[in-house]
Amino acid sequence: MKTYCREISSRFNVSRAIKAQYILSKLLILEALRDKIETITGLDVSYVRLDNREVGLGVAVIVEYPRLKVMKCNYYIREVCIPYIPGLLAFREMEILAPLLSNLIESYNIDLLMVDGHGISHPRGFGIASHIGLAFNKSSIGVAKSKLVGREEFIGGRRLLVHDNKVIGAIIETGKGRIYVSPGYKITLEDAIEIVRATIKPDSILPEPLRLADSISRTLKREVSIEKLENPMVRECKLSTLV
DNA sequence: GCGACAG
DNA sequence: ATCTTGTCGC
Repeated sequence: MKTYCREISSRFNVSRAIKAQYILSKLLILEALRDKIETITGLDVSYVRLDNREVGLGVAVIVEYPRLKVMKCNYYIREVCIPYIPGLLAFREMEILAPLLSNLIESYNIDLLMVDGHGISHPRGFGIASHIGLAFNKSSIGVAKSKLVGREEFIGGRRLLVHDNKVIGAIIETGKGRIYVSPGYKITLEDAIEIVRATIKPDSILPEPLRLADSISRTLKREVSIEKLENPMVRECKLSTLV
């Protein structure tokens, strides 16, 4: 399958993708969580070059909440066809994350998704966390390591991200640095902040579900081969000394 | 025209 | 995100 990307990349249209985000953002629901959260699923994608192809390695880690114990870990390897364009990250990473999540939802109860990237703190209010949450009808939180849009304001002793006269996210600072938290779908900023805070271990900068997904995806890059690339399928992480 | 710009 | 040398700090 050397020509896998030819049709996909030629069909991708930037202006149409942007229009889609405007339309889809109107479908977002940002309400308080209805049920108690028992698991959080962290999603992250890392990349590696192989055979002159750009390969994405996505990891989904289901973590018990609030115990933060790993319940399940799956990964998926696939060539990525869409380039990274600021504001359109979701179209690139969904090539990897959609198959991964579809498979996981079949056998596990997914209460909440934690995604590496922004939720509504996005130029069109529709970052990757919102995109995935809406697509799979799951509550989701966006956690980014750097800012995409908005200005920082100090309100009530908290660092908030404001854009178009609206609070779109918050900045959480730890001893090691800062992260940008924003609601993705079916959650409020307040709940998102509370959950992210509750999942950051003392010396970490990232909440556990994402720290694990990030670490595991980096480690698993060593396992990427032509064999696995030519046979895309959801695989189980062998979490021995992986974390 | 210039700066900003998730991963 | 990844590439990539030296350098700073614990």
